[in-house]
Amino acid sequence: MDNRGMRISARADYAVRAALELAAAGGEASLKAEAIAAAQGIPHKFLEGILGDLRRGGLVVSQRGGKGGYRLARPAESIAIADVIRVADGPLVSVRGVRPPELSYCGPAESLLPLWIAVRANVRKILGEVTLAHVAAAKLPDEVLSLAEDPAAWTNP
Amino acid sequence: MDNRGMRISARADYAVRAALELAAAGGEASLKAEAIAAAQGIPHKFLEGILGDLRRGGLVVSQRGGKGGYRLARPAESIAIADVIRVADGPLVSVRGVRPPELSYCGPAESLLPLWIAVRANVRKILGEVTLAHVAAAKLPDEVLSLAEDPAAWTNP
DNA sequence: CGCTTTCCTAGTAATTCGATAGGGAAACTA
DNA sequence: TAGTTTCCCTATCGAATTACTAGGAAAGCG
Repeated sequence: MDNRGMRISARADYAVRAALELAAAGGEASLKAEAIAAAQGIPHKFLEGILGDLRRGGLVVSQRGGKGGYRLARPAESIAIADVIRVADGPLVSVRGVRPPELSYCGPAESLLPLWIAVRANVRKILGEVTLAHVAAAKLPDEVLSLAEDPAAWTNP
Repeated sequence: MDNRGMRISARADYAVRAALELAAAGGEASLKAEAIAAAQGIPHKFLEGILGDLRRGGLVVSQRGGKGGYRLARPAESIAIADVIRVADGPLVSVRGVRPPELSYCGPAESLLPLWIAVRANVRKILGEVTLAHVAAAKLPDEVLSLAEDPAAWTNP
C-alpha cells in the first residue's frame, strides 16, 4: 500500500513538459525531439512516442528532414494543461478504469457518484483553465496561485 | 492512450464502499466481511485484504469468532474519505510516483510544481472535508453539492 | 544522392492490479 | 472441551500497465 492513489504518470508529465518547451520557443520556431529531450531530461525515444500522440491529438504539428521538428498547432494561450494530459494519457479522472458518469453505486455508497463528479470538476477547474502560456510564462492565474501559496498545501499527509 | 490519467483504483473504491457500509451500520453493530462483500458486490477474499489495511491503519477494529466482524474505530463524522483512500491506497496525489513536494522542474516547466500543488490542494479540499457520515447519509456539504450539480460536470471530455 | 529527422512497429523487463487459494489463530457457543 | 465461526496471513496467479529501447521505413532538404 505504498505508491498509488491518484497519480500523474511519467507519460503525462513528460507530455506537458515537452509542450511547455514548445510554448516557450514561440509559435514560429520548431524544436527537434532530441533538443526537447535534452532540455527536460526525458529519454528521447520515449519522448518521440509521446510527441506522436500530441500530433495525432492535433496539439502539435511536425516536419521531417533537415530543418524539421515540432511546433504547437495552436497558440499556447488556447491549449490547456488538461488538453495535453488527455491526449497523452486518456481521461483526466477515472474510477476503476471507467469515467465517473458510467458508475453505479448502491446502498450507503450511492452518494459516491456525485462525490467523484465533484472531485473531477475541481480538478478540471484548475487543469482546464491553466494554459501552456500561463505555465511557460510562470504567471499562473490568481485563483490557482492562492491555492499554491497556502503553506498547508505543501505538507505531506 | 485509452484509460489512464488520474485514476481511483478498485482498491480505493472498494475500501471506501466497505467503510460506508460500516458507517451505515452504526457505531455498535459489527459487520462480517462476507456481508459487506455481498452488499457491495466486492470479491470477498479481496475485501478481506483491504479490511486488514483499514485495521492496520486504525480506521476499523475487528473481532473474531461467532459474533465477530468489523466496525469503525472512530465516529463516522471524524473519518474523511481521504483517510480511507490513503490507508488503502497510499498518497492521494502523486506525480511519476513521488509526491509533489519532492519534484523539481527546470526551464519553462518550473511553474509545474505549484500547479500540481494546487491540484492536490483542490482534491484535498473535497476528499479531506467529506466524511463517511456525509456520504452514508447522502448529505454532502453544500460546496461539494454545488460542484456536483453543475450539468457541465457530468459531460465526458 | 546523402543527410537529417520524424514516423511506425515491435519488443521487453519490471512492476502493479485485481483476484484467488489454503490454511492457521483467535474467539465464541455449547 | 469440542466444534463452529470468523478474522488473519502468506503465497500465488494471469493479465495488464509502465517506462523504455531497437531498428528501420518514409519524408523533406541541400
